[in-house]
Amino acid sequence: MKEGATEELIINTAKNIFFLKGNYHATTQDIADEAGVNRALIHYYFRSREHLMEEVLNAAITKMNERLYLITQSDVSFKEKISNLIQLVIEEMLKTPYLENFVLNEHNRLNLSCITNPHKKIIDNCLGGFLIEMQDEMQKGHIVKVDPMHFIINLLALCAYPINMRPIIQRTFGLEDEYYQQFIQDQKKVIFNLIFRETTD
Amino acid sequence: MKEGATEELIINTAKNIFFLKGNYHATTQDIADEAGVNRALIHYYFRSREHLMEEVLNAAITKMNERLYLITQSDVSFKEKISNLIQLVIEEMLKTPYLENFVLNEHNRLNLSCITNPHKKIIDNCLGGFLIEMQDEMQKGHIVKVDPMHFIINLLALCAYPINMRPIIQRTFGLEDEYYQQFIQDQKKVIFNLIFRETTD
Amino acid sequence: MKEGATEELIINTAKNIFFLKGNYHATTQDIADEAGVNRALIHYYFRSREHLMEEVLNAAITKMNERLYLITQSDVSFKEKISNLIQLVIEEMLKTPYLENFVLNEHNRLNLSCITNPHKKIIDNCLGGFLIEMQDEMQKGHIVKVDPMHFIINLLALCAYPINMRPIIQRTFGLEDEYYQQFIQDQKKVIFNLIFRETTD
Amino acid sequence: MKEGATEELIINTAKNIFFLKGNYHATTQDIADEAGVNRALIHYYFRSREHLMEEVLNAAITKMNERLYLITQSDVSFKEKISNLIQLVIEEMLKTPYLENFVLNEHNRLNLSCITNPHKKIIDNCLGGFLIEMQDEMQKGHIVKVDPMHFIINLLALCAYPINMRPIIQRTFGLEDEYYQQFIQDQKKVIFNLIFRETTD
DNA sequence: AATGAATGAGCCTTCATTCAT
DNA sequence: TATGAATGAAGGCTCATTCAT
Repeated sequence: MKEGATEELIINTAKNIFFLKGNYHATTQDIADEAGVNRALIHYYFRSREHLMEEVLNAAITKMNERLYLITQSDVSFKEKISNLIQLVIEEMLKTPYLENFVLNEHNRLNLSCITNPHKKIIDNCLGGFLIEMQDEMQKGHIVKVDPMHFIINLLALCAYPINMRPIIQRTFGLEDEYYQQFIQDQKKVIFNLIFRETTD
Repeated sequence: MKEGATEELIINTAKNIFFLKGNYHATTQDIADEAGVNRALIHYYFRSREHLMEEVLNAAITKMNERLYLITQSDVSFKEKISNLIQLVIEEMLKTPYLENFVLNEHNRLNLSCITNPHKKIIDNCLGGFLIEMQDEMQKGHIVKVDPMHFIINLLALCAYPINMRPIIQRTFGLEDEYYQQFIQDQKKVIFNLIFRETTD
Repeated sequence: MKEGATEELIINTAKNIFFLKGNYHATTQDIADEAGVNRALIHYYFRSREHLMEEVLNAAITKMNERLYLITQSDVSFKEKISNLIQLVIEEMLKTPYLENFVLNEHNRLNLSCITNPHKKIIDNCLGGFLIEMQDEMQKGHIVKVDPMHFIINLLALCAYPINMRPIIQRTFGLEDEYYQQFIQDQKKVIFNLIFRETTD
Repeated sequence: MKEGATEELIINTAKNIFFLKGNYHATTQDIADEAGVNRALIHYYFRSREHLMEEVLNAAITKMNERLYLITQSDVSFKEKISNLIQLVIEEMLKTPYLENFVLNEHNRLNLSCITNPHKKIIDNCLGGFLIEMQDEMQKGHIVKVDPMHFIINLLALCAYPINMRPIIQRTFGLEDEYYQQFIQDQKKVIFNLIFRETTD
């Protein structure tokens, strides 16, 4: 195989299993089978299941942080930033609906120290400017006056929760797939309106 | 031991491990050790690990549904109901911070059909009256006009997400425990204000 | 319960399970269930499963030996003795078709030394007179001249084998239950004729 | 190791334990130890203990059936066939003295349906011609007139019973190993004579 | 780079047995 | 005498991991 192609194949297969299918209990055999390679190859490239998991986990964390980064650093108006963020976060999460939960589970399972966190600095950097923008918007009365941290976390909550908890929510309220897909699309506008107080009446 | 005390002890220990500590990978030995009993006793009372898990899971689902039920059926004003719901959900979740996620994981792992759901009817019943109240409030302009399902799910999202994702959020934004505890307490008012548009300026 | 009644009940149940049903893998729970008593009672009366098994085994061995004893010691003609022996052995074995095999299995499994064998003397005693009778019959040409040990063992073989191996034989040759029951009844006369050369032509 | 050698080693070891030693309670560890391999390897090749047992059992059944097949299909006189059958069955059984009993036990333990029986057809085929030969011999007065099924089963009984029940017989009658070995050898001629009425006087 | 074979550790489960009542 | 509760030992099985090729 091409240089690195197999390694790539394995990790992508793993991501698929964990982020898209949510099969958190996948064994090395499961991953190897789905990748169409020999089980021992996983150890050849990644030394151990744990190492592979770490790489997958870090990729997941990076992905989560990138979303925030890309949005906040973009050169558009605040409203547009928020709008983009909602759009991007929701669409990305729909592509990997089990990603956030996977990160949470692994984060909880692992000794936290083993997670490399080069991301924190990035977050800190990009957050700074964003907080200033936010306070500005509050001053102008465009958004509800609130602690910026609440603002950001609640924004994420409104985007992420319906996707993370989708199986539970659908089951609890008896909602069909088709309905729920539309629900999530509608949610984009609902979030925006809730934040910017643009009522439709 | 007292009648049924040991069985109770085991299942409470299990709930503690899964809901409070979030140790989803606990073995029967882990549970037995923490309960201070012999491992075989778990099988004596619950036949298999899976049976125990089912009981724990059903207890969790019941707990989640009860929250909604208790609130919506109470005989107080709508505003008060929402206020109580926020208060109750957050406080309850703080007591068992890994419960929702546990349910999600199990729900995903299991063949969904094996989960008894006698709760759906309850939900449906209590939801009916609540939806009417909600529409009434929207008419009066007390809350943002929105599809009631969005209203409820977003309400839950704002309560639950910061607690479910707490480890990730704290780590991502570099927040200390003390700060975050206060954050969650503040969140109660933030949610209320966001919903009822009561700005503090 | 009456003195000794429960103990009797347990051992009879065990015999039933091992001799009649051939469930050699029966657990103490199986035996207790079938006897309708608590499992711990088995240990109360028999100390251990092994002790119970020993008692059952010795009862089985006794039963096997008694057959020979009763016949050979009876005060009838040789021909009649043989006829009675065939009749008795086959009928007794039909009542407990798994007994001989049970003895064989246990004999093989156990350290042989633990089997009390007060029976040997009995056998030796009763065999003596029988051997003399046998030689007498051979002299007279009533039966095929043959080493007496061959005569006895072959006699038993012809009676026991079709019952011991019944499941295998029926399956191998595709024989129905009804047919085989008749087969065993017919076998009585076949054995007799084979030994006493009384052909039917 | 050579292609398939280890798998062969394991199953041969198992056969040895079950057919030759009669250790029906052998654990996977026992088998692995005797084969000099790791216990997990048994599951690697046979998936479960039950699967291994099935293969062993089927091998045993095949072996039993082959004996009959080889003899009855051979192109020699009827007398020779019987002589060969006695010789072959006894010598084969001496090599694996616990085989028949193992089959019986497993047959009894298992749900019979799970035993593949492709042998039945073979038996039926080879039996047909043999039955005709037998009736011919009876007409000629060479053998006792009797239902052919009795003839065959009794023939097997006389060969197999002394070997199957050997431990019990030796113990019951107090026979030494050396004596019994000779007894079995003598039995070959005794059987032949009994069937063909060739008395030695 | 890739793979089949082999292994050790650990987990679930069963079962005979003991104990307290 | 009888029983429910509790335990230790052992067995089957899975899985990540290593090794030889």
